[in-house]
Amino acid sequence: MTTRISDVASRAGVSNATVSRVLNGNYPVAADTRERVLAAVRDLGYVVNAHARALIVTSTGTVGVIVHDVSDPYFAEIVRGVQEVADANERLLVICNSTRNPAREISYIEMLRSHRVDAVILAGGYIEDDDFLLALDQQARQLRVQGARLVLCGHHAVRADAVVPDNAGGAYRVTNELIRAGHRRIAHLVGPPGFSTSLHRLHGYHRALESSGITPDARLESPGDFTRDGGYDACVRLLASGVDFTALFAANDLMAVGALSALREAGLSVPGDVSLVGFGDIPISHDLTPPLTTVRVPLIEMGRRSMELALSPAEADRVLRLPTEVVTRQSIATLASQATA
Amino acid sequence: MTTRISDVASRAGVSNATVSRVLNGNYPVAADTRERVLAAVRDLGYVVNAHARALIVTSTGTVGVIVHDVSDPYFAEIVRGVQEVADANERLLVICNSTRNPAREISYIEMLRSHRVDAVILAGGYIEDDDFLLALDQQARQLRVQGARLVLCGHHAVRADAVVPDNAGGAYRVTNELIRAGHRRIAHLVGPPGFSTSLHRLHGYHRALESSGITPDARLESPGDFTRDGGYDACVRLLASGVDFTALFAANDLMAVGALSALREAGLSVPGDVSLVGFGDIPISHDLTPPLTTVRVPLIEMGRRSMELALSPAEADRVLRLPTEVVTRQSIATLASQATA
DNA sequence: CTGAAAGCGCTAACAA
DNA sequence: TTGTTAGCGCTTTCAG
Repeated sequence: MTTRISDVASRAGVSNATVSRVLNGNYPVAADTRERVLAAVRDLGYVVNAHARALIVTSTGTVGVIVHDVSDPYFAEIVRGVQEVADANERLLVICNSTRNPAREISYIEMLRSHRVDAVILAGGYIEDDDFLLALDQQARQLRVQGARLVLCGHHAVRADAVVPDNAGGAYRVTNELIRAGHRRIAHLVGPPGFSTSLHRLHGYHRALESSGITPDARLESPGDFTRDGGYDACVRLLASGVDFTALFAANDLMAVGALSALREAGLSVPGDVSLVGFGDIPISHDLTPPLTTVRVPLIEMGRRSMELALSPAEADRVLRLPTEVVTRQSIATLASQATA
Repeated sequence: MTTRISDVASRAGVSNATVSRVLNGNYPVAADTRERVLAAVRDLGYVVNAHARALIVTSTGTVGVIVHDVSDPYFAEIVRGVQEVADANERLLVICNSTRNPAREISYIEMLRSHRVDAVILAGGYIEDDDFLLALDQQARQLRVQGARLVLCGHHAVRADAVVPDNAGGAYRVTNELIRAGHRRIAHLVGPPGFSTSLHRLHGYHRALESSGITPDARLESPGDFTRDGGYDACVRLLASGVDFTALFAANDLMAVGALSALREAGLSVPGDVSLVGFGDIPISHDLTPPLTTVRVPLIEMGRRSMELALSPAEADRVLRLPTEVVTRQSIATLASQATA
């Protein structure tokens, strides 16, 4: 059915080996022979069977990246960085969506192992679950046995190369920003339970509160799921609970978007009545009204670095810690000005 | 280096064939034999070599989707729909970013052919370039020869299955919406030149204008590139040109976001001074201030349908035309109210 | 129910 | 410079 190398060979009047040599360009071939082969390839529209090739050659030139959700701008940006470097190095990228399902994450790694990818990049925070961590560790080991690299982009639950943003530090600083503006009743839209990202940001928030002598109040913490609608719901629940707060820190920008909408619907203005901050600095955050003060995570950079680690020869497990920084825009007001608002 | 089927076989004390049969579950195997094999597989962390398998089996279970840019919400949504159906059918999805580069689009198809994917989904409008169209047609033919399906998601430049949104109709209706609100000086942020999507939307805009007796004015048309910053720039240029307009139709939502920002910076309020509409209805459009009136394109649905076509047995080339509809939000004001604003 | 053996399409020695 | 040949790891007849 499909054109094989032998079809090309016979049309060009040469052996399979010669065709292979022309195509791979790693052996000398006479100029006119090369021309005939190339012509036959063109005429036939031949492309090698990557599978037959992969059976012999060590590298498949394919890298897999597993993200929670490509349509989440946070991951879309990371993927863009990964793609950039993959393209520059002529690697094929396989993108998998785990939808934050640990089991699916593991089975994707198996699938990718089965396809003999050169590396797997696992993006997103890890799940604090022993079974998952054990399974992940086993996969990591197997990947190593196969000679493939594993890069953790966003966490490092197991021994492997990793690129991690400073989640706790960013949360600490942005919360402090709110405190400096005079806020003491600062609510937090927490990320999905069990995720390292949620936990680290929550810790940073707690630490900032405590270092200013404010006791964290569980009633101010409303759990979301990192989606826009999850943020909306979490904010609605917070509002309905009746607790008082003058500022709100959403564990990611998408939830901040949802919160903004919920706040508005409740007749509260931002930052007139409530100050709002997010985390991530996804592209839309500065196009919101008001532009969102948030914590910049170097998403594209994280993607690039991850791919670079994935392509670099295996070394000892390296972890690259990337700094985060508060991006001040217009969604914070000082408590004094809010009070008069 | 890697664990092979023979390693499993010898550990379980059976032949390769038996291991294969257990793993594929398509032949009867004694219960206790199966158990021993499965145990060996677990102990060894074995996964089949997908390449060796692909050499024999006809289907690889892999589908490739080529988009212009995954980090563009328009494509991210399409991909989400594609993923959904792929997952439900246990297909591995390979996502490629063409960055709107025709040559890269072709070379991605070749790469995917080489990997013997079961289908290729090409998303996004096509480029009106004869060389490209010819090359694409050849690839389509080769794909067919290989027994793979080609699905065009968003255009149908060559003979193949296609899922196409009604771009011209949507542009026509949303422009009419503006006309109905009393606008006659309606500017248009055009998409990148040579793209069918840009052209079709431009045509719809022209048609609406003409059917109301308004002569299209080239000075009101500013070309962009479908990105947020491109929309910003195009709007800045329009403003700088000094032409008068009371409404602005951006060929996609991302450009509308950029335009909104440019308009604000110029001291113009939306819709107080200028009415603004977009195209696509990407998730953020209703979180903008004001919420954007736009044309809803059933993105996720398009993705789903494309994958369904990709998985369905080859039939005659089918084209699914999906309707688009105007989603009225708050970015349009009647000319009368704008005038008083 | 299980094993032996052929062969998928290609590349890489090894010869010539 | 080119051809011949032996596998790569797996599935699938064909025997038993």
